[in-house]
Amino acid sequence: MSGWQEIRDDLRRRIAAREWPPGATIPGEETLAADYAAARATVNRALRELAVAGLVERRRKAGTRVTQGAPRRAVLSIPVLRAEVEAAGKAHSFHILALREGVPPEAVRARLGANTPGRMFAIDTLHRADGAAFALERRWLNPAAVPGPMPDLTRVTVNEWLLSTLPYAEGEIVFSAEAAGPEEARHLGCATGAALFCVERVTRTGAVPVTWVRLFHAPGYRLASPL
Amino acid sequence: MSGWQEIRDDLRRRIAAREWPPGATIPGEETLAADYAAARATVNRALRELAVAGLVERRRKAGTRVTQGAPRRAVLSIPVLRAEVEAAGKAHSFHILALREGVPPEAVRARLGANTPGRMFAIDTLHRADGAAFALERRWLNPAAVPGPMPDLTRVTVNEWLLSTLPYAEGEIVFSAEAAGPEEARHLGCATGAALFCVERVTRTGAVPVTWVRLFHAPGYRLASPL
DNA sequence: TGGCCTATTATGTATATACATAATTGCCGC
DNA sequence: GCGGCAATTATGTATATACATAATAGGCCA
Repeated sequence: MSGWQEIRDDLRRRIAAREWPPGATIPGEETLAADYAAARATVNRALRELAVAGLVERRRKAGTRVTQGAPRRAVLSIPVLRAEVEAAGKAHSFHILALREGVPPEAVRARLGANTPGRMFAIDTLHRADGAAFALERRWLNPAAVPGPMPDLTRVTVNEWLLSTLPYAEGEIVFSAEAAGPEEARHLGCATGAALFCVERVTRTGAVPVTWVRLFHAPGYRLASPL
Repeated sequence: MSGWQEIRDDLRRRIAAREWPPGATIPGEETLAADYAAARATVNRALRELAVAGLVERRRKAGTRVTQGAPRRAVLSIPVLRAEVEAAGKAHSFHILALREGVPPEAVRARLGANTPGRMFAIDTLHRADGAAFALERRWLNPAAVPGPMPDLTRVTVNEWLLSTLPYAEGEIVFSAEAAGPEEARHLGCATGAALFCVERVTRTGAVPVTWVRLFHAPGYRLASPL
């Protein structure tokens, strides 16, 4: 047993077997390396993976301990809309419903943080898959955060433009279920109050807010991920 | 510039700057290591991270190439219900609504795959946060997949029991928005048709299906994650 | 031309070593 | 006992080297 995957799996097994109960500190890398007759770097790799998976927590000097009420982590693929639609074998098209400048509502300002400018662009876009409404995108964009001129937004989605010009934005993503309002219902072709899967993203580059966007997916949408 | 994070960031920047357009093969590890005056292992680490983030795809001999329609990946924490409720400073309690043996519906059988047994346990549980309905859990469980006797289910949730006995099941997780049916509405104290955030999990150990579970969260629930 | 085999090559992993860094522990002076 | 400084220690990272593995590319032979 020497590969880091084997070591990782064995450590998983031993943790599961309560050899080290939740909260307990497991042996140090040197010790484990000796036990498994492997190099410390190999054990390190195994432990690092377990830490990423949320099974253990590691702190310098304090050592590695089994997580208590382990929140499991899953790596979710957040597809780019166009790619997602095309992956389903359908044709992606989109249509700008509205583009205006204005003052973002307080809820949006709060989510974007302190440096939110007074005026931003509001852009509403309807995305279609083979002509059928797929998702309604409602976005507020900070023009000061984007260098260069705005491209032809009838050809490139705002998201794709941002990804290509500011690819390292940090931020947060929030998933929720929302009842369709009159606008959502009209554009997505569903009843008012229908359950819509909603993805909200907030992005910043450093302290500069870039964009706040909410995607309402048409009823029936599912976001799946291996666990 | 020698740390793997700096190298990773610089590679990200160069990819974003279209130095290597999507689909293009980027230089090999040896070359990059020379460029950055770093060891190959360091560059390897940087590239590995970019691959995990979905920005590049790597194949032996073929090299590393920039992903085409890059679906972004985010690591989501899927909290254990009890931990999630307690993290919000509330008291978690739960109540078994029903526990019976029966034949799972075809939809569930299909999701669990070929080896689904004819009869499984159906367990419905209501989770509360400070007494308020928090989530309704509807589960089908394969008793043959779990070693040992069933514990006292009034003290331990099924999920926690499974996590402790079979902690390394594989599976899939699906997020969606669902309209509350009469049962969901009754237990969660919302109107029929209300938009509920729904998490469905299917787990297997190898080819043996373990459990199918669907969690309907009370209205207003949000699942957030750093991006 | 077409199919198979092999050489080449880029990534994947393992190892020993060294130094960096964070955090705890414990000592010291007060 | 308490505050703060310093020693200790476990993890984090970097490096050179070596070998493993997968997959392409090219050559050989029918």
